[in-house]
Amino acid sequence: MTTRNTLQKEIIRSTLCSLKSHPTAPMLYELIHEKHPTISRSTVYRVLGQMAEEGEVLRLGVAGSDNRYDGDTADHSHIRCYVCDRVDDLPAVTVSALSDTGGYLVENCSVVYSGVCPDCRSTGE
Amino acid sequence: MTTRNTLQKEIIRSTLCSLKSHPTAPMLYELIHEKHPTISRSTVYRVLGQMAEEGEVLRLGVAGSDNRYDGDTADHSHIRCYVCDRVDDLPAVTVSALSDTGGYLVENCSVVYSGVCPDCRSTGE
DNA sequence: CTGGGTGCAAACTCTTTGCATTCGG
DNA sequence: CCGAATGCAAAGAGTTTGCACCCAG
Repeated sequence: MTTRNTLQKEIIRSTLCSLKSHPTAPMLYELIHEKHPTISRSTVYRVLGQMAEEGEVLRLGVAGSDNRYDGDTADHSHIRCYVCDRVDDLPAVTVSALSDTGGYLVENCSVVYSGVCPDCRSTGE
Repeated sequence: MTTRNTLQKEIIRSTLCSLKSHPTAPMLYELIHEKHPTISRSTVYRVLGQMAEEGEVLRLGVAGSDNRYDGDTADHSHIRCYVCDRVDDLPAVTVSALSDTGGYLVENCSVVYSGVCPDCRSTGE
């Protein structure tokens, strides 16, 4: 199966990469839909899934929140605010090698911190 | 507000803790519902949320999957199979301290590996 | 041309909520 | 008793899918 380059894919890709944040699929859909009302929800989901599959974007797994996408595939960590649910980038941290992988073929490692963001701290956590 | 000890809570707690796996809420509901058909879905969700809040169980955030719960609150990491979506335990790993927390008050850190589990490897990954 | 991609709407799954009822302390 | 907790059903999110039409290669 050969994949095609469509205008929709390009719009979704560039919208995600231009963001510094880590939107959920619905957030991204809203953003895209404002500028390009013709792009449908299903296309956004389909393209995101496709790009995540191909490693072009990251699908973040963050406790207590929905799937978020990150256009930056470089190695870095994430931190999520308990209060406002925001997700920010953190520099990559080093993780000690596993002594026992339980028979798994390890391909990836993600580190997610949780805490209270600067904004919520000042608003009296 | 004083919390009460109800039979339902006890059943949910013990069911989760007796499992070696890391079920999603629907999975756990199914298990519980088989043995105790009178326990409702909302109670399972409410009790899980409550226990997670109180730190009695862990709510795992794993990329590409729904919320999973872990009855073991000891410090350890997790690994998820890309293929069958299974989540297993791994020994705790050490993570280097953050040089820059971006102003966050860091309270927690979770490490999730991804890969292919033994079963799926033998079934021709 | 051809079949991969899209848009739309309907379907599904997971989760939360309102409300009357129950029962733990 | 009193009000936290439950069960039920209905509502809300987020996500997937079937299908006819469209357009990139």
